[in-house]
Amino acid sequence: MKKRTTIDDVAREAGVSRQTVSRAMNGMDGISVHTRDRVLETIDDLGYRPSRLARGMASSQSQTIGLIIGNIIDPAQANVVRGLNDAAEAKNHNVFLRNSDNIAARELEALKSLTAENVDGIVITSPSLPAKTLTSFADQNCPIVVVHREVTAKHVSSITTNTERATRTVVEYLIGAGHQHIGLITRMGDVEQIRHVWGYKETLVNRNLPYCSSRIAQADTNLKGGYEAAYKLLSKDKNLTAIATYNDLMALGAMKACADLGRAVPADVSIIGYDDIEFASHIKPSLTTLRFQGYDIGCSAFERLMEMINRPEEDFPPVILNIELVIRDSTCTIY
Amino acid sequence: MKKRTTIDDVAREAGVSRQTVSRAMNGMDGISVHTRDRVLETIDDLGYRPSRLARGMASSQSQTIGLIIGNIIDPAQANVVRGLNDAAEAKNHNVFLRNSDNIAARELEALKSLTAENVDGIVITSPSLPAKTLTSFADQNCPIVVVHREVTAKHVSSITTNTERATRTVVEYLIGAGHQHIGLITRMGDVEQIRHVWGYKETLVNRNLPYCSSRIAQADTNLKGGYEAAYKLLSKDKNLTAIATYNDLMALGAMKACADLGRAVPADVSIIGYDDIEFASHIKPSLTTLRFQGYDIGCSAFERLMEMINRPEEDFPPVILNIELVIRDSTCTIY
DNA sequence: TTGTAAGCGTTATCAA
DNA sequence: TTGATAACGCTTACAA
Repeated sequence: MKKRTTIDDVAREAGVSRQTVSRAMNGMDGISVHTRDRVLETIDDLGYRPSRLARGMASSQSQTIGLIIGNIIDPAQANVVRGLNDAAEAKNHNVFLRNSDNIAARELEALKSLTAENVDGIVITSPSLPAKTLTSFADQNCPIVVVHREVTAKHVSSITTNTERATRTVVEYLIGAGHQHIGLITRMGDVEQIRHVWGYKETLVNRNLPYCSSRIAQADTNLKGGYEAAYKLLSKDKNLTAIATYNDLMALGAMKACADLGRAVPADVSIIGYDDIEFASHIKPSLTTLRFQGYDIGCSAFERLMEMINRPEEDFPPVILNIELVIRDSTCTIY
Repeated sequence: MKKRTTIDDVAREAGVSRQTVSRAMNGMDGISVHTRDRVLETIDDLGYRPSRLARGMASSQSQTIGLIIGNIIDPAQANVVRGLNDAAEAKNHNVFLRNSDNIAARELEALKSLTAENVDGIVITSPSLPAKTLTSFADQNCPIVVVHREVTAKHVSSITTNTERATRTVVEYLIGAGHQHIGLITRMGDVEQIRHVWGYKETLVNRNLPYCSSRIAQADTNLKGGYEAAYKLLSKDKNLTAIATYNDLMALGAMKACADLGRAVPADVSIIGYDDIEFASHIKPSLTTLRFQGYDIGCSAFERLMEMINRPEEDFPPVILNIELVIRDSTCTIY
C-alpha cells in the first residue's frame, strides 16, 4: 500500500514547477527541449501516472465516454464494444458500458446516469428511445453518436446502414432465386423495425408479389425470439420457402425451428440473417447474411464522437454504411 | 449547454452549508430529519447529481472498478460482463472494461492502465499472467478478484470452478457411455490448461485406458480454434469417438469440423463443451456441456470485490463453484 | 445539529 | 521559457 506518486513529486524530483511537468507530459509548447526531456525521464523513473480524476476536475473533460448497448451477449454488438474500446484505449480514453437489454426505460436510465457521471459524450446503439429524448440529452453539453439508426440533430450524429435498402437487397435476392412466399422475422416496434418491414413490403409490391402481414413475426432479437417466431410462421403458413430475419441470432434460432419442424435448410426453407457474426460461417449449413462490420463501426463511432467533442459547433452528416450480401449455404435457388 | 449544478448551488438554494447537503445526500447522521428532507427536496428540484470526479478526488475512492476480460465476443464471458455491470450499477459503481484477447502482455497493460486510473479494485477472468504479477498489483492498494483460476494471496481472491474435477466429470461421463478413444481440445499454455489436461489424463489412467498425448490439441479458445483442432485430431486418429473441449465455442467449432469431415455427431463422434452458452441449446444437435453461470459469477465477483475494498485486512477464501453436467444430444452411448 | 476550513491532483490563467 | 496561484466539486476533520 504505497502512496500515489503525484505531479508534485515529479516536480520536486526534477527541480521544476508543477506546471512545467504538466507542460512536458501533455506535449504543450513553451518549454525547452532540454527541460522536457529531463522531466519525462523523471516521470519514467518515478513510474508516475497522472490521475484521471484530478485531470477531469481541472479540465472539465473526463476523458471518459459512455456506451449504451442493447445486448452484449449478441456477438455482433460485442464486436462494437470491442472496436470502440480499442479505439478509446489508443486515445487514452475510458468507456463506461451500460447494457440496456433493449428496454427504452433502461436506455433512459443509462443516459441519465452517464450524463451525471460527467462523460464527455455517449455512443448508443439501436436506441428504442424517441429522437427527441436523445437530442434533449445531447443539448446538455453531451454529444451523442447513434449507431444503427438515423437521428439528425445538433450534437447528434449517426453511423448506420440503410435498413430499408438492406432489406430490399435481401428480398430481391430471394425473389431472384425463385422464392415467392417469403416470411419476415423482425424486432419489436421501433423506427428500425418499421424500416425493416417497409423494405420488405415495398420489394414484394414492386415485384407484384402478394404482401401479407401474417407472414411477419415480431420477436426479441435473440436466439429464442428467432426460434419462436420461425416456429409460428412455419406452422401456420406451409407455403413459405424463405425467411429473412432482423439479425443472425434470430436466423440461427429460425434454423433450429426448421430442424425441429422437420423442414430442411435450405432445401425446404431458405434462411437469411443480418450481421455476419462468426457463428454464421461456422454452422451447418452456413448462414447467408448481410455483413455488419461491428468492430470497425465501434472504432468509427469513437472517432466521430471525438470530433464532435472537439468541434462542438460543427454539424456532422450521418454516415451511411455500405451493405454486403454474403451468400452461403442457408439459401438456395428454387424453380 | 448549461452549467453544471453543484453542491454549492443546492446549499445556497436550501439555505444551508455545503456540508449539510453532503450529509443529507449521503445518508449520514448528525442532521435533523427536517433539514434532510428539505435538502433532498432541493436536490430533486434542481436536478442535482454529484460529480463522480470530485467525489473520487475528495474521498480517494473512485467508485469505479476495472474488468479485464479475455474475449468479449464469447457469450460466456459477455455474460460475466453483464452480471458484473448490473451488480455495479445497483451499487452506483462504474466499470472500466478492458479486452485482453487472452494475451498476457495486454492483460499487463490493462492492469497498469487501470491502476493508473485510480480504480478501487479489479476483476480479471482467466488471466494468463503469473500469480506473482497479479499479487504485485494487488499490493499496490488495489484488490483483485480472479475469476476462473485459483490464486490465493493478500488482497487477491478467486471465484472459480475446479477445472480438474470438472474435466474428470466429463471424461468419466464419456467413459461411462462406452467411449474408449477420447480426444481433448484445450487452450494454449496456462495454469488452467494444465489442470484441464491433468483431469483428462488422470481419469483415463484411473480407468486403465491408454493416455496418448497426440489426442490432445491446443488452440485458441474460439470457433476457429475448435474447428482446426478437431479437424486435425479427427484426421489423424480415426478411432476417436468422443472429444471434450475447453469451452462451447471450441465445441461448436469442432462440430463444424465433424460435419466437414463427414462424421456425424453424435453417431460417429460425441462432442462435449463447457459453459452452456445460449447457442448450446439452440443448435442441432444440441450440445452436451458443463454449465458455467456467467451472469451470477459476474455479480458475485463484484460483491466480493466490494467486501475486499471495505475490509482490506480480511482474508477471503476462494469460492469454488459447483459444476453441473447438462446432457443433450451431441453425446451418445456406444457399445 | 450545523458550519468552517483544508485538502484531493490536476489544468488554466496570469505574471515574471 | 518558467512559476505562482486560483479554480474544479466534493469529503473529511474539526470547531461552534
